[in-house]
Amino acid sequence: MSVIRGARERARIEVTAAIKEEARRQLLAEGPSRLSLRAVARELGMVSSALYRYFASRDDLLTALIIDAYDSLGEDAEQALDRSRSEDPVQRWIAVCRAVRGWALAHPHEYALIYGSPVPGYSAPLDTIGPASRVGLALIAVAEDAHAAGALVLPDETVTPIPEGVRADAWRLVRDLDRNLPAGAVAGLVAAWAQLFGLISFELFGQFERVVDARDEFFDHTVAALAHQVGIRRSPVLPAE
Amino acid sequence: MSVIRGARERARIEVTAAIKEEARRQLLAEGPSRLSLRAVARELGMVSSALYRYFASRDDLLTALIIDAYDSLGEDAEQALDRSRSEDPVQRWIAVCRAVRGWALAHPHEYALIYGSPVPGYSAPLDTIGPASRVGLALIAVAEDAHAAGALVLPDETVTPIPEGVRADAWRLVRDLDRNLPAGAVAGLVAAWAQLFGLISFELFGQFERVVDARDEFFDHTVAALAHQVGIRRSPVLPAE
DNA sequence: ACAAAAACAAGAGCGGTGTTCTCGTTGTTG
DNA sequence: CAACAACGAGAACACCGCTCTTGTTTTTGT
Repeated sequence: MSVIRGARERARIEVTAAIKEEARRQLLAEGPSRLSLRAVARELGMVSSALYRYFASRDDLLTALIIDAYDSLGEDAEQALDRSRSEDPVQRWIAVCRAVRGWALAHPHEYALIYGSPVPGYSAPLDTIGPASRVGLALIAVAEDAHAAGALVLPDETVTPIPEGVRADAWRLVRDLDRNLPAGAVAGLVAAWAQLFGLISFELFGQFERVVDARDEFFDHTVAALAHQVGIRRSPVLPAE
Repeated sequence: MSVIRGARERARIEVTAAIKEEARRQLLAEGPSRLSLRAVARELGMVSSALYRYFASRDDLLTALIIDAYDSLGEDAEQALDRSRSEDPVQRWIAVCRAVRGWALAHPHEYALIYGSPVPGYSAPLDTIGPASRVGLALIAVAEDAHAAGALVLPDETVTPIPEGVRADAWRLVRDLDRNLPAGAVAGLVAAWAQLFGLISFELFGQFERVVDARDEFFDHTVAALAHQVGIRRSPVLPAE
């Protein structure tokens, strides 16, 4: 399949990687808006025009970094999912959320790149939607496993009934993803997904300054509440109750 | 106090406003990263260096826009708060949240400016923290009024007890803001605040593409659930229960 | 094995940017 | 009315993304 044919192809892969690496370094030092193709090239001992053999434009380079970031974050989330296989559903949920937050705190600029305002034009290229969904899928997997274990309760619709359109979206989503999950739980799951990133973004972007000091505790507590809200329980629940 | 003394001062105010207005126009057309001082000056028939009599740098101009945006958003939220004075607490909560989302959908680029990744250096100038808190304060006001009306229930701590540090933050916050609000409700309130913006950001930044179609219904439903989670109820609740 | 083709790096150059400096001009104020 | 501060214009500096041309080097087809 991916047998490396010659020196040229090998070099191309290495140079491409080196460019992305240096770009990430500059991202860390300066932030997305300050990233400069010329500076990357300079640091690599190239001339700026040579870079265009590897990336068609600055936005293309940014897109590559975005995809890598999504994948890196997604991998961490999936690792947390795997490693917590033996724990109870609530703890798995917390583990995945913690992994996401941990990655965000460790790579703040890359986080800003993917969950901040869209820096390039405006359209997220199609290549990004796959990697972008990995965290969401990990969260869904937790709920799915909880459901299989009988530890997922459906939301009480007597207090806030699920609107028709939302139910339709949930249906479609369950069908498209082919997951064994009650549609009634999906709305809460999607909401929790967005809310998780709201929490992390506020922490990272400074909105919690002078508001929340005990960041770790606050996050864990809120995320546990989120799990409860989604319907995930520590242990099986009798369907009659 | 602010009596306009002469033609010069009058002109300064007008030019400053014109610059911000044109900058906002460009923001709407291009997005934060594409905003150019030179283009603003050009459009205003000035030369770029003249702009520096009004704003010390491009980042300073952006900061001014950020403050204006926070104020505009905050005002909409406060108006929703005022106009819903006669309704029940849950509906007030929803009204404020809807106002925030409505403003965001009407001013997507300004929203990205304030709740996307921090574009200037990294530090939000101190001038922004006041205007930035207006939405949060509006949400707190809803909870406070609900509490006064006996329509606020405290979270059930048997399922997820509030950590010590979080409780301390809540205490401090209630004291600093001088609000008549049980500290036990504050953690949920802050979380709901962040989660609200998570929802809106995901919708605006394209994360709900191919996931949520019924955006209005989804938002209303989720936000109602958020109110319930915070402890806000439609009508007074007996403290014994 | 060798010629044709493709990939590559370099350099110059275009039009754009933020920012600084200088220099007349024009309101403001003692 | 003179001294002063605010102002607008212009030139200049050091960047930027990007394109085009020109040689060189590697790959490929015969």
